[in-house]
Amino acid sequence: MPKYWLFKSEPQSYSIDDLRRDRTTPWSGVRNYQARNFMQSMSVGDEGFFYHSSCAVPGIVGICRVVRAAYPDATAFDPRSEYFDPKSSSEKPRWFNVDVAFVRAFDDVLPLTLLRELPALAAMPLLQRGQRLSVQSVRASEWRAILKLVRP
DNA sequence: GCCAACGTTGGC
DNA sequence: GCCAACGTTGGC
Repeated sequence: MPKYWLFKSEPQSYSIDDLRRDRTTPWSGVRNYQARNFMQSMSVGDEGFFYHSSCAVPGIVGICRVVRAAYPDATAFDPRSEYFDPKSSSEKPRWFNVDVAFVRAFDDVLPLTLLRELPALAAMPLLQRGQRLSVQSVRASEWRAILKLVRP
């Protein structure tokens, strides 16, 4: 059974169009233990929503797929990276990332305001007050409910 | 730009 | 191990 996820990104930093261009990308730079743990529990073939945050219309903009299971996040080892973490070493890595591939971009963003209106999504962490986790899990029922909103 | 909510840090 | 201070997130 594939699992479902949600990946947040600020489009000014990395957007769904960037992923379409790159085809795949390491989901690196995550420095939160819960988000890391989610990535470590992902399997190749899992799918995720791509969410744009901190922008004019925050919302779900497309779908990506996990194409490589979690492995040590190289940006943590690089002193020149903004994600450098001196406490992470290649001998004992602290941070991990998966690789994701572009699947599709929706014609229109599914705005957060719309998602809030759907009772089927009421339990989503994304919609909870103060929630800021950048990688979240999505229930199969929520996945289906959201896909119903998308033009085929 | 504001600010509530949250996670992390570090002194004790 | 507690908890205040701090920095960050992210919608509005």
